Amino acid sequence: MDIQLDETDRRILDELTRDGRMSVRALAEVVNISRSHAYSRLERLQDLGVLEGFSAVVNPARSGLGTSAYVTLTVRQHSWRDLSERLRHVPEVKHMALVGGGDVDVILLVRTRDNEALRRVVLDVLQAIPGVLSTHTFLIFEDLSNP
Amino acid sequence: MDIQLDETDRRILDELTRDGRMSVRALAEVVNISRSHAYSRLERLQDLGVLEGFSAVVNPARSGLGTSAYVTLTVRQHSWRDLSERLRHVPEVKHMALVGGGDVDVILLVRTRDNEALRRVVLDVLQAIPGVLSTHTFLIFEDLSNP
DNA sequence: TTTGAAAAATAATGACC
DNA sequence: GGTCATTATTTTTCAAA
Repeated sequence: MDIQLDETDRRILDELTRDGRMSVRALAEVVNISRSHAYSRLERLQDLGVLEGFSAVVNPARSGLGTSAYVTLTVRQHSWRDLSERLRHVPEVKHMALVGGGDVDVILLVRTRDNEALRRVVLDVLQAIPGVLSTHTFLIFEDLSNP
Repeated sequence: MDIQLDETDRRILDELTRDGRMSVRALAEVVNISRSHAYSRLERLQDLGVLEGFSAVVNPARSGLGTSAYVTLTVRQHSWRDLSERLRHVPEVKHMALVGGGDVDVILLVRTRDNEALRRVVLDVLQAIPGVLSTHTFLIFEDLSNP
Protein backbone atom coordinates (compact mmCIF):
# COMPACT_ATOMS: atom_id res chain seq x y z
CA MET A 1 0.00 0.00 0.00
CA ASP A 2 2.94 2.30 0.49
CA ILE A 3 3.89 4.41 -2.44
CA GLN A 4 6.89 6.59 -3.12
CA LEU A 5 5.92 10.20 -3.37
CA ASP A 6 8.57 12.83 -3.84
CA GLU A 7 8.45 16.47 -2.87
CA THR A 8 6.88 17.43 -6.18
CA ASP A 9 4.06 14.92 -5.74
CA ARG A 10 3.37 16.25 -2.28
CA ARG A 11 3.30 19.82 -3.45
CA ILE A 12 0.94 18.90 -6.25
CA LEU A 13 -1.41 17.24 -3.77
CA ASP A 14 -1.10 20.20 -1.43
CA GLU A 15 -1.95 22.70 -4.11
CA LEU A 16 -4.88 20.67 -5.38
CA THR A 17 -6.14 20.18 -1.85
CA ARG A 18 -6.08 23.92 -1.44
CA ASP A 19 -7.73 24.57 -4.79
CA GLY A 20 -9.16 21.56 -6.55
CA ARG A 21 -10.09 23.52 -9.64
CA MET A 22 -6.67 24.99 -10.21
CA SER A 23 -5.65 24.74 -13.85
CA VAL A 24 -2.91 22.32 -14.76
CA ARG A 25 -1.04 25.24 -16.21
CA ALA A 26 -1.03 27.17 -12.95
CA LEU A 27 -0.23 23.99 -11.04
CA ALA A 28 2.82 23.32 -13.19
CA GLU A 29 3.95 26.86 -12.62
CA VAL A 30 3.78 26.87 -8.83
CA VAL A 31 5.53 23.53 -8.45
CA ASN A 32 8.08 24.43 -11.10
CA ILE A 33 7.60 21.66 -13.64
CA SER A 34 6.52 21.67 -17.26
CA ARG A 35 2.89 21.29 -18.24
CA SER A 36 3.49 17.94 -19.85
CA HIS A 37 5.19 16.78 -16.75
CA ALA A 38 2.33 17.99 -14.61
CA TYR A 39 -0.06 15.96 -16.73
CA SER A 40 2.08 12.85 -16.32
CA ARG A 41 2.31 13.34 -12.59
CA LEU A 42 -1.42 13.77 -12.26
CA GLU A 43 -2.09 10.69 -14.31
CA ARG A 44 0.38 8.71 -12.25
CA LEU A 45 -1.10 9.90 -8.95
CA GLN A 46 -4.54 8.90 -10.11
CA ASP A 47 -3.35 5.53 -11.39
CA LEU A 48 -1.69 4.85 -8.07
CA GLY A 49 -4.95 5.60 -6.27
CA VAL A 50 -3.35 8.38 -4.28
CA LEU A 51 -5.44 11.05 -5.94
CA GLU A 52 -8.95 9.65 -5.87
CA GLY A 53 -10.73 12.59 -7.38
CA PHE A 54 -11.99 16.09 -6.78
CA SER A 55 -14.90 17.35 -4.79
CA ALA A 56 -16.76 20.49 -3.83
CA VAL A 57 -16.33 21.65 -0.26
CA VAL A 58 -19.83 22.33 1.01
CA ASN A 59 -20.64 23.99 4.32
CA PRO A 60 -23.01 21.53 6.00
CA ALA A 61 -24.82 24.02 8.21
CA ARG A 62 -25.41 26.48 5.40
CA SER A 63 -26.57 23.80 3.01
CA GLY A 64 -29.40 22.72 5.28
CA LEU A 65 -27.64 20.20 7.50
CA GLY A 66 -27.94 22.07 10.76
CA THR A 67 -27.32 19.14 13.08
CA SER A 68 -24.18 17.05 13.27
CA ALA A 69 -23.19 14.30 15.65
CA TYR A 70 -20.69 11.60 16.25
CA VAL A 71 -22.52 8.37 16.87
CA THR A 72 -20.65 5.38 18.25
CA LEU A 73 -21.85 1.82 17.76
CA THR A 74 -21.21 -1.31 19.70
CA VAL A 75 -21.89 -4.34 17.57
CA ARG A 76 -22.24 -8.04 18.27
CA GLN A 77 -20.31 -9.64 15.48
CA HIS A 78 -17.70 -7.79 13.53
CA SER A 79 -19.14 -8.32 10.09
CA TRP A 80 -17.66 -4.99 9.09
CA ARG A 81 -18.17 -5.65 5.39
CA ASP A 82 -21.91 -6.08 5.73
CA LEU A 83 -22.24 -3.26 8.22
CA SER A 84 -20.25 -0.73 6.23
CA GLU A 85 -22.12 -1.69 3.10
CA ARG A 86 -25.37 -1.08 4.89
CA LEU A 87 -24.18 2.22 6.36
CA ARG A 88 -23.08 3.38 2.95
CA HIS A 89 -26.72 3.50 1.97
CA VAL A 90 -27.57 5.85 4.81
CA PRO A 91 -27.01 9.28 3.27
CA GLU A 92 -26.83 10.98 6.65
CA VAL A 93 -23.72 8.98 7.52
CA LYS A 94 -20.90 11.08 6.11
CA HIS A 95 -17.95 9.18 7.52
CA MET A 96 -17.64 5.79 9.15
CA ALA A 97 -14.73 4.15 10.91
CA LEU A 98 -14.12 0.70 12.30
CA VAL A 99 -12.13 1.25 15.45
CA GLY A 100 -10.40 -0.54 18.29
CA GLY A 101 -9.16 0.67 21.62
CA GLY A 102 -12.29 0.87 23.68
CA ASP A 103 -15.74 -0.47 24.23
CA VAL A 104 -16.80 1.01 20.92
CA ASP A 105 -16.55 -0.69 17.54
CA VAL A 106 -17.70 1.88 15.03
CA ILE A 107 -17.67 5.67 14.97
CA LEU A 108 -19.98 7.55 12.60
CA LEU A 109 -20.15 11.17 11.59
CA VAL A 110 -23.82 11.90 10.99
CA ARG A 111 -25.33 15.08 9.59
CA THR A 112 -29.04 15.84 9.42
CA ARG A 113 -31.42 18.71 8.86
CA ASP A 114 -32.29 19.05 12.52
CA ASN A 115 -32.26 17.26 15.84
CA GLU A 116 -35.51 15.50 15.09
CA ALA A 117 -34.03 14.01 11.94
CA LEU A 118 -30.96 12.96 13.89
CA ARG A 119 -33.18 11.21 16.39
CA ARG A 120 -34.88 9.30 13.60
CA VAL A 121 -31.58 8.24 12.05
CA VAL A 122 -30.22 6.98 15.35
CA LEU A 123 -33.35 5.28 16.65
CA ASP A 124 -35.03 4.08 13.48
CA VAL A 125 -32.10 3.43 11.20
CA LEU A 126 -28.93 2.72 13.15
CA GLN A 127 -30.45 0.89 16.08
CA ALA A 128 -32.56 -1.14 13.67
CA ILE A 129 -29.49 -2.67 12.07
CA PRO A 130 -29.04 -6.31 13.12
CA GLY A 131 -26.02 -6.77 15.32
CA VAL A 132 -26.03 -3.20 16.64
CA LEU A 133 -26.14 -3.64 20.39
CA SER A 134 -26.00 -0.03 21.49
CA THR A 135 -25.33 3.48 20.31
CA HIS A 136 -24.10 6.65 21.89
CA THR A 137 -24.63 10.09 20.42
CA PHE A 138 -22.26 13.01 20.84
CA LEU A 139 -23.91 16.13 19.52
CA ILE A 140 -21.46 18.38 17.67
CA PHE A 141 -21.65 22.03 18.69
CA GLU A 142 -19.02 23.10 16.21
CA ASP A 143 -16.60 21.34 13.95
CA LEU A 144 -13.70 22.32 11.73
CA SER A 145 -11.74 20.61 9.01
CA ASN A 146 -8.03 21.05 8.74
CA PRO A 147 -6.48 21.11 5.26
CA MET B 1 -27.51 30.71 8.97
CA ASP B 2 -30.31 29.03 7.08
CA ILE B 3 -30.39 29.61 3.39
CA GLN B 4 -32.93 28.85 0.72
CA LEU B 5 -31.65 26.27 -1.67
CA ASP B 6 -33.89 24.93 -4.37
CA GLU B 7 -33.70 21.64 -6.20
CA THR B 8 -31.35 23.07 -8.79
CA ASP B 9 -28.92 24.30 -6.15
CA ARG B 10 -28.90 20.90 -4.52
CA ARG B 11 -28.27 19.13 -7.78
CA ILE B 12 -25.42 21.49 -8.55
CA LEU B 13 -23.83 20.76 -5.19
CA ASP B 14 -24.39 17.04 -5.66
CA GLU B 15 -22.76 17.00 -9.05
CA LEU B 16 -19.82 19.07 -7.91
CA THR B 17 -19.41 16.89 -4.87
CA ARG B 18 -19.22 13.90 -7.17
CA ASP B 19 -16.84 15.61 -9.58
CA GLY B 20 -15.32 18.85 -8.42
CA ARG B 21 -13.58 19.47 -11.72
CA MET B 22 -16.68 19.10 -13.83
CA SER B 23 -16.90 21.84 -16.43
CA VAL B 24 -19.57 24.48 -15.98
CA ARG B 25 -20.80 23.53 -19.42
CA ALA B 26 -21.40 19.91 -18.42
CA LEU B 27 -22.86 21.00 -15.10
CA ALA B 28 -25.37 23.29 -16.78
CA GLU B 29 -26.34 20.45 -19.08
CA VAL B 30 -27.02 17.82 -16.41
CA VAL B 31 -29.06 20.15 -14.23
CA ASN B 32 -30.87 21.60 -17.24
CA ILE B 33 -30.00 25.24 -16.99
CA SER B 34 -28.10 27.59 -19.25
CA ARG B 35 -24.38 28.14 -18.88
CA SER B 36 -24.80 31.74 -17.84
CA HIS B 37 -27.32 30.68 -15.29
CA ALA B 38 -24.97 28.04 -13.99
CA TYR B 39 -22.32 30.70 -13.51
CA SER B 40 -24.76 32.88 -11.60
CA ARG B 41 -25.81 29.98 -9.39
CA LEU B 42 -22.21 29.10 -8.64
CA GLU B 43 -21.40 32.67 -7.76
CA ARG B 44 -24.43 32.88 -5.52
CA LEU B 45 -23.63 29.61 -3.76
CA GLN B 46 -20.11 30.84 -3.10
CA ASP B 47 -21.29 34.25 -1.91
CA LEU B 48 -23.71 32.58 0.49
CA GLY B 49 -20.88 30.52 1.90
CA VAL B 50 -22.62 27.28 1.01
CA LEU B 51 -19.99 26.33 -1.52
CA GLU B 52 -16.71 26.96 0.25
CA GLY B 53 -14.39 25.74 -2.46
CA PHE B 54 -13.00 22.72 -4.21
CA SER B 55 -10.49 20.18 -3.10
CA ALA B 56 -8.61 17.11 -4.20
CA VAL B 57 -9.70 13.84 -2.63
CA VAL B 58 -6.52 12.17 -1.47
CA ASN B 59 -6.31 8.61 -0.17
CA PRO B 60 -4.62 8.98 3.22
CA ALA B 61 -3.12 5.49 3.42
CA ARG B 62 -1.68 5.64 -0.09
CA SER B 63 -0.27 9.10 0.40
CA GLY B 64 1.85 8.04 3.33
CA LEU B 65 -0.59 8.45 6.21
CA GLY B 66 -0.86 4.82 7.21
CA THR B 67 -2.26 5.35 10.69
CA SER B 68 -5.54 7.00 11.58
CA ALA B 69 -7.29 7.39 14.90
CA TYR B 70 -10.12 9.12 16.63
CA VAL B 71 -8.77 10.83 19.71
CA THR B 72 -11.17 12.16 22.31
CA LEU B 73 -10.22 14.93 24.70
CA THR B 74 -11.57 15.89 28.07
CA VAL B 75 -10.72 19.47 28.86
CA ARG B 76 -10.89 21.58 31.97
CA GLN B 77 -12.33 24.84 30.77
CA HIS B 78 -14.22 25.13 27.57
CA SER B 79 -12.08 27.74 25.94
CA TRP B 80 -12.98 26.22 22.59
CA ARG B 81 -11.72 29.21 20.65
CA ASP B 82 -8.20 28.93 22.01
CA LEU B 83 -8.18 25.15 21.83
CA SER B 84 -9.43 24.92 18.26
CA GLU B 85 -7.01 27.61 17.21
CA ARG B 86 -4.20 25.61 18.73
CA LEU B 87 -5.37 22.36 17.17
CA ARG B 88 -5.56 24.03 13.79
CA HIS B 89 -1.80 24.28 13.87
CA VAL B 90 -1.40 20.55 14.35
CA PRO B 91 -1.28 19.23 10.78
CA GLU B 92 -2.07 15.68 11.86
CA VAL B 93 -5.46 16.79 13.16
CA LYS B 94 -7.69 16.53 10.11
CA HIS B 95 -11.03 17.16 11.74
CA MET B 96 -12.01 18.47 15.13
CA ALA B 97 -15.37 18.69 16.83
CA LEU B 98 -16.59 20.25 20.05
CA VAL B 99 -19.19 17.84 21.37
CA GLY B 100 -21.65 17.31 24.15
CA GLY B 101 -23.51 14.25 25.33
CA GLY B 102 -20.91 12.40 27.31
CA ASP B 103 -17.81 12.65 29.39
CA VAL B 104 -15.90 13.78 26.33
CA ASP B 105 -15.55 17.36 25.13
CA VAL B 106 -13.63 17.18 21.89
CA ILE B 107 -13.29 14.51 19.20
CA LEU B 108 -10.36 14.63 16.79
CA LEU B 109 -9.63 12.72 13.62
CA VAL B 110 -5.87 12.29 13.52
CA ARG B 111 -3.79 10.86 10.69
CA THR B 112 -0.08 10.10 10.87
CA ARG B 113 2.63 8.22 9.02
CA ASP B 114 2.68 5.34 11.48
CA ASN B 115 1.75 4.31 15.00
CA GLU B 116 4.90 5.82 16.43
CA ALA B 117 4.03 9.20 14.97
CA LEU B 118 0.52 8.87 16.36
CA ARG B 119 1.96 8.16 19.79
CA ARG B 120 4.04 11.31 19.59
CA VAL B 121 1.09 13.45 18.53
CA VAL B 122 -1.08 12.17 21.35
CA LEU B 123 1.51 12.21 24.11
CA ASP B 124 3.73 15.12 23.15
CA VAL B 125 1.33 17.43 21.39
CA LEU B 126 -2.24 16.86 22.51
CA GLN B 127 -1.60 15.99 26.14
CA ALA B 128 0.81 18.92 26.36
CA ILE B 129 -1.95 21.40 25.66
CA PRO B 130 -2.96 23.29 28.81
CA GLY B 131 -6.43 22.38 29.96
CA VAL B 132 -6.39 18.92 28.37
CA LEU B 133 -7.16 16.61 31.28
CA SER B 134 -7.20 13.28 29.48
CA THR B 135 -7.27 11.66 26.07
CA HIS B 136 -8.53 8.40 24.70
CA THR B 137 -7.36 6.94 21.41
CA PHE B 138 -9.48 4.78 19.14
CA LEU B 139 -7.30 3.32 16.41
CA ILE B 140 -9.05 3.23 13.06
CA PHE B 141 -8.76 -0.10 11.27
CA GLU B 142 -10.65 1.11 8.24
CA ASP B 143 -12.67 4.15 7.36
CA LEU B 144 -14.88 5.26 4.54
CA SER B 145 -16.35 8.57 3.44
CA ASN B 146 -19.86 8.79 2.14
CA PRO B 147 -20.55 11.32 -0.64
C1' DT C 1 12.18 16.16 -19.58
C1' DT C 2 11.36 20.43 -21.55
C1' DT C 3 9.56 23.57 -24.96
C1' DG C 4 6.57 25.24 -28.59
C1' DA C 5 2.96 24.92 -31.88
C1' DA C 6 -1.74 24.23 -32.77
C1' DA C 7 -6.51 22.38 -32.68
C1' DA C 8 -10.36 21.59 -29.77
C1' DA C 9 -12.77 22.49 -25.70
C1' DT C 10 -14.10 25.44 -22.07
C1' DA C 11 -14.51 29.70 -19.36
C1' DA C 12 -16.26 33.98 -18.72
C1' DT C 13 -18.62 38.16 -20.00
C1' DG C 14 -21.94 41.04 -21.91
C1' DA C 15 -25.91 42.28 -24.78
C1' DC C 16 -30.48 41.16 -25.27
C1' DC C 17 -34.86 38.50 -24.77
C1' DG D 1 -34.04 33.31 -15.61
C1' DG D 2 -32.70 32.19 -20.32
C1' DT D 3 -30.29 32.52 -25.02
C1' DC D 4 -26.76 33.92 -28.10
C1' DA D 5 -22.52 35.68 -29.49
C1' DT D 6 -17.81 36.80 -28.63
C1' DT D 7 -13.31 36.75 -26.78
C1' DA D 8 -9.95 34.93 -23.66
C1' DT D 9 -7.92 30.80 -21.55
C1' DT D 10 -7.05 26.25 -20.96
C1' DT D 11 -6.66 21.55 -22.22
C1' DT D 12 -4.58 18.12 -24.67
C1' DT D 13 -1.75 16.11 -28.05
C1' DC D 14 2.23 15.91 -30.78
C1' DA D 15 6.62 16.89 -32.70
C1' DA D 16 11.14 18.51 -31.93
C1' DA D 17 15.08 19.78 -29.19
